[in-house]
Amino acid sequence: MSLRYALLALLRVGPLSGYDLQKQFQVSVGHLWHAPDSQIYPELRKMENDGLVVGEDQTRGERGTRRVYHLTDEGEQDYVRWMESPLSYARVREPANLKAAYLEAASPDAARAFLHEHIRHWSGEVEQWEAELARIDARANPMLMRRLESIDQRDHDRTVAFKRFGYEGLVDRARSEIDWAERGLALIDELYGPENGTAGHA
Amino acid sequence: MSLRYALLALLRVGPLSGYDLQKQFQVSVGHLWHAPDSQIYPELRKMENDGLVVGEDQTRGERGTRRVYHLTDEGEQDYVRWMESPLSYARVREPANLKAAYLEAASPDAARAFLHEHIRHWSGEVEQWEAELARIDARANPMLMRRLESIDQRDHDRTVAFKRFGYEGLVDRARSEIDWAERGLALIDELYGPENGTAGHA
DNA sequence: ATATGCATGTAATCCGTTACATGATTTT
DNA sequence: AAAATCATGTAACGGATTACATGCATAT
Repeated sequence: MSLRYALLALLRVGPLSGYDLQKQFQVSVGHLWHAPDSQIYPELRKMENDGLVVGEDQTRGERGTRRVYHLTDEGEQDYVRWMESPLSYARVREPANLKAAYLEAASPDAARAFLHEHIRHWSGEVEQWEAELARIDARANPMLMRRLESIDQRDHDRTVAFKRFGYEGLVDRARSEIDWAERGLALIDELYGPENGTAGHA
Repeated sequence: MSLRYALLALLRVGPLSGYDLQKQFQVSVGHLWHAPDSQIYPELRKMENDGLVVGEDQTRGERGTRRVYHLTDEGEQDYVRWMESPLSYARVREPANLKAAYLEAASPDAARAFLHEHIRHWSGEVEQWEAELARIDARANPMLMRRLESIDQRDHDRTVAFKRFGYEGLVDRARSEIDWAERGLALIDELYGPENGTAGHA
């Protein structure tokens, strides 16, 4: 339901082909809202039907074609309307916490493996997002730079600051997941005694 | 995909009718994994087809019936298998962070309203979860008490500790969302100047 | 010539949401 | 007699996942 607004956020920077959009998506806004290309192409067609974008067919070489999408006024308005209106929050559905709440049903080894994997998973996410924060600070994000070129100098700070802010929230969340899992490992040691020597963990 | 394991977690305590299960679900494991009753009844039927539970039809009054579900050995095994095996993590899809990252497209008022609402939302969740933590500590959670009756005394501490642990993670996450949103409000004041007097916020 | 990357999708399935639908039983 | 709550679903739709499918263009 947010996919369309993630795509509009990119197209507000300038026209992009489906392919380029999809590629840029993966390395930018896809960090905030994941979508595979098999979902992006059909969504662009739907957005065209809804008048939010127009697709322009271009030739490529002899017989190749590609479709470049342009934001329409209606698309811009729809985007701003989304930005101005309240978010609807999804109900909680957290498999990791569900599992954690009944961890007495797992062996101590499996419980430890689960928490180590949780830490590994969220550490990987932190790495991704901090790399993105570094690119923002270094002005090394191509879509952000194109966006900055197209807007008033005085709005640069805000654009950069909010982008930072969005990613910082994800980093905070991931760190909180890691802290929690580490407390869980300590809890397991308390409840079952410390991990015994030979059997290494994942 | 976790719904079935949330239901199995409850049925491990003892047999329950679809209705009772659904009611217990909302006030216990539904805090970790939400599902409406319209999803629970069909899922129970599917689980019966898969041999994880058996349904026993009981009469109620003259013509009324209700269906009581019992966990099977296969159901117990399937549950433990899930608990022992690694979780598959969903890709990130965070509408609030997506919106935050492009907040320069909203008016300062809308941006503030968004963050106030974010705080309100997560504060409500914290309240729910802390109430549940209080019920766990006070041994006032009926499903938990029934579970404790059915297991060995020595496992009580673990069962209670892990349940606490699961909910603590949710509280941590919610607090991190609130902190983040508060930093966002400060950021908006910095970028646009402090909120001006008369116009109250949501 | 071959591999990499450009380019665009379809199909099947599953999970979840929302609204709708129905009727019995117990409590006031 | 009416209201609350017990009791169990169906139907339509939408979004996401996974696997599959196809072919052109360009650089090596």
